[in-house]
Amino acid sequence: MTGPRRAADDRTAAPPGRGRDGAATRARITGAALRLFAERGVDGTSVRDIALAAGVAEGALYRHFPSKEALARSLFLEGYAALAGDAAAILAATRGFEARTTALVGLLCRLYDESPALFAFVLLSQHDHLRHVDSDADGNVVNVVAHLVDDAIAAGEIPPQDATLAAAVCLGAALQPAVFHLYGRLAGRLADRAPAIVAAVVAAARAGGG
Amino acid sequence: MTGPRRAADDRTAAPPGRGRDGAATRARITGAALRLFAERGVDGTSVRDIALAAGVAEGALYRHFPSKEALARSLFLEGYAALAGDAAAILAATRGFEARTTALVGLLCRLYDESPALFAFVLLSQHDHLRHVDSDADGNVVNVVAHLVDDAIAAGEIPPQDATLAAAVCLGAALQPAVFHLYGRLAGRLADRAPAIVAAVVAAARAGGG
DNA sequence: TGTACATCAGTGAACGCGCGTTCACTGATGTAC
DNA sequence: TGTACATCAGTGAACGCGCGTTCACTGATGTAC
Repeated sequence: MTGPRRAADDRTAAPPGRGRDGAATRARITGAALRLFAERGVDGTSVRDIALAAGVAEGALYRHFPSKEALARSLFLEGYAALAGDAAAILAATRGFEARTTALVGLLCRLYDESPALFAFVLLSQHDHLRHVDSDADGNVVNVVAHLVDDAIAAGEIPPQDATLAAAVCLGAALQPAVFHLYGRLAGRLADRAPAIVAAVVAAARAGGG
Repeated sequence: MTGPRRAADDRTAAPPGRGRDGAATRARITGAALRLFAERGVDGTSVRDIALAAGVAEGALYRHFPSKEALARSLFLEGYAALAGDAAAILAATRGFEARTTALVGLLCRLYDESPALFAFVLLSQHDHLRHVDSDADGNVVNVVAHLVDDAIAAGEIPPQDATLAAAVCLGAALQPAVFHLYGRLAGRLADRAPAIVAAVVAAARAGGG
């Protein structure tokens, strides 16, 4: 989860000894690509579109990424790994189902408010890229939520129930408001909705399937 | 919502007076397309792929649909309109938040169990096609759920709360188990999970954001 | 400091592949008589 | 029933467009001395 971020930071932090520093161009490319990918999807966005929006020539993209797909995967992992890493860190640092849920939902809302485009892109392209994410580790967001529910059941904070189903319900309840916001059905900062979302998620888990 | 279904049925029910009956070929094309679209997405599926999987020549597709995109839109509307129409019918025929939620979640699970491929395709491609659906009418699933929550608040069955946010939470809680099933995280018939999902949705709505 | 050189980010025309679509054709089926 | 014809579902080679990618080149910047 630190891999992609470190690679990106290397480019930013360590300008090469020769030639021009490409960090600014790289940032223009990733910024334009992220916005276009979120709006139209990866397949609906051409390299020409990205270059035009970033104000660079088409070839410039290939100085920073081996291919368009690699650019998309890099953007996805940047967003997904940030979310998964922070979520796993919350589980490690926090105890108690309600406190953990509050922290996790708060994280989700904050990431969304910070960059709706990145959130939208990760949300919409997860189906394409998720096969490249280790599906067993805590680097997978679903496993973090399943872990959260498992612990809560073991601690007797919520009734015994199918942990995977409960994880699905909780994750869906937490994510769908972001989707509604993307579609303009909800306005304002999502973080302001966090307490209401937390209450709903906690109540759903406490219902325990019966 | 009856439009696309009627059009499809016309082809099936009324063989033309001349030439061969194309209903079987049309069914092979839509069946193959649906499976491939659900697996790889519309952009990830070529007309050659569809023709090969359906066992027909590429040109045959254009006897039944004006373009690949029209085929995709037709499949989407077939699934989406069926869901939206049935959901609106449930609201019209049922009273009470819990009874309605039970019927709606049951419908969702049944449609999923009947054709996971159609469900997956509609779920994954809603972002592309939803702009072609009337966003104000009951033909939109989101509006049906918002309607459900509005009525429940007005009847005092659930606490006063932001109806749109509650609709998002309920919809997410009901849909995400299907996503988990598509990814192999949940097994067996989704309909068997319906009671647990209903309990979670009702509890979330009763929490009422506080 | 000034000059020659090396590096490499960025350019943009060009390439070739795969795609959606077309169209002249085939042949199976129904109609007319 | 048998024959000539009309219709049209289905064929598959061909077309041309747009795409991702390449590559010879430019010129800005840093290094060597």
